[in-house]
Amino acid sequence: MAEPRSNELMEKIVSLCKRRGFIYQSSEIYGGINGFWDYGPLGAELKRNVKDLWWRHIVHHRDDVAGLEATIIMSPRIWEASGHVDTFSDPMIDCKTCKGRFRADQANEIPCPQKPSKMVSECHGEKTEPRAFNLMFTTHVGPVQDDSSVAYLRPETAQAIFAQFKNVLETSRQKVPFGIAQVGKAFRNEVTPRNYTFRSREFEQMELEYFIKPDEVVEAIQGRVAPAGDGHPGEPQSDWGWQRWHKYWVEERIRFYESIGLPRTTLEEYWQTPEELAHYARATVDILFQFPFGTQELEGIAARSDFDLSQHARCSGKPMAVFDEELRTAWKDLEEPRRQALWQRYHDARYGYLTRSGVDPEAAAAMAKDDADGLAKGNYVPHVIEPSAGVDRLILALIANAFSEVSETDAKGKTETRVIMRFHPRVAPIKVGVLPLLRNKPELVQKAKAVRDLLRPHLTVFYDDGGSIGRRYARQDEAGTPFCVTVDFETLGEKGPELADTVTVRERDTAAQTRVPIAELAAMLIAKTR
RNA sequence: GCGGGUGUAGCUUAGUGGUAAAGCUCCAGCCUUCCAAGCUGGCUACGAGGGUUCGAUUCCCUUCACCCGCUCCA
Repeated sequence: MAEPRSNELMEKIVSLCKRRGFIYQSSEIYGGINGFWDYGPLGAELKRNVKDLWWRHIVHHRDDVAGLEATIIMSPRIWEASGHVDTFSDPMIDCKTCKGRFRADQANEIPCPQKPSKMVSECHGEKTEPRAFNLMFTTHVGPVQDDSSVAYLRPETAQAIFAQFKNVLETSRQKVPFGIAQVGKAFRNEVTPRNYTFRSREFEQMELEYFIKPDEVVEAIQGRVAPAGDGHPGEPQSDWGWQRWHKYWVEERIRFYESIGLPRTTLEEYWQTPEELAHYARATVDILFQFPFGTQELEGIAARSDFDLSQHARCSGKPMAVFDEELRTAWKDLEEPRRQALWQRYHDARYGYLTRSGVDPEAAAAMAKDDADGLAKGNYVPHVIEPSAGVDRLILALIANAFSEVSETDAKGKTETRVIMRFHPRVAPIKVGVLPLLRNKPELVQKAKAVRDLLRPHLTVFYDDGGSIGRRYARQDEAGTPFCVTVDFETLGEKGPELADTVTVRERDTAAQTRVPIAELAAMLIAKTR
């Protein structure tokens, strides 16, 4: 009966989320639906804040990133090009004897768990037929539901960015290096949704595709490529190669998480080993958070080379190369040996990609030569760094991190445990609770409502006059509201003119109270919650 | 999809083959009430479907959801 501690903590979090209106089970009145969750009033505010902060941080506060909002359903050919139609459909077999589940294509390589001397394919366990398992949700476009009308709900937002790369490039007046950002829903028909909202079938992503020059191009223009270096590399420089850009985005993303209240000590950086990397990835760093159920991924930052743009160029027949005047000029001035060396490196990379993609070697050699010859004309296919974050996972991380319990024993010796959600003020669903000390005194109520109206244009406020003042503070603590403003009799001038039109500002984390003139309230609270 | 566990108000729990109990929360009211005070009143539940039975929340079957393992990577 005794559950692990982490499980108890998760149960408390789940219970609080429902009780206070952060997260509900989807379709609950019909018994729920596995892998789908709804955000209640507080959860919706929290999520908006997080997405807004990400957008401001990634798009508005920079000159080099443009936004995009693409459709969820796109041409199914996008998912053929991206590889999702093939790689998202692993045939699986189950063994009824040992209860194991295996990928059918690996049955010859995986030892049987019960009889390791034999492979799964040759052991005596009773196995099911291989079942195709595509993680993409399918639907049909148009009234006819046949093979020709099949479409998919996007399993990631990234592909739309690649598909619209040329349009954004032409209309945003950006030049490489630059990024395209998108926030939106994605859908995966997961085998096993698990860990509350952590692995959901419908979820939201915040993705940036940051396009950079291939190292050969950087070297041709700058004469060198800066090494990856340690720590945050600072302001972007034109001699950065992919490794430094990758490092830069890892550090930027960690800074972002710290800025919204996830302490560095709760985060881990995991550099995938060469064996773990996808074949097109040069490096991938996972940013992990210590969830109560284990340390799990919040975001992956992948250096994906020019794989995605190349795939779409190949599958759509539309060129994805960009023109760069600087490259054309610089190429002319290169010493011949270096020009030859860069040509060769670029050629070999292209040839490698093409042959891995199934292009026959002869054709690949010709195409790679064309591509490398393009350098002299200033043409190249950009590489990309992809910081890809899960919104819902981040919400869960923020909730888990904010959750804290405080036990207090009152004068009568009664001990009770209260929950305080210690959200960073920037993400807190409600910034300020406005409370009249007493509900049954019209003067207090009227004054408190005036304060509410004063703050409302600037901050998310919540007016509450129900129950005792202590109860209302406690309610706001559970909602994670960082500040409460209380209007009392001093505010009305009953204790002398010097306290008239001042209110009590009470801090969530310390319960400390400060007397503040109403005239200074908005500026002070805006400063503290920004 | 396979195996194990769980399912009673918003939350946490009690209970029975014969009309379901409590605490907290929530709502309304009283009270110059600053950290879930007190008093009065109120709403709300046996996850869903089927079967056995005179009668099922309780017994049986199915299903759904959640938790723990096998898979996954936002």
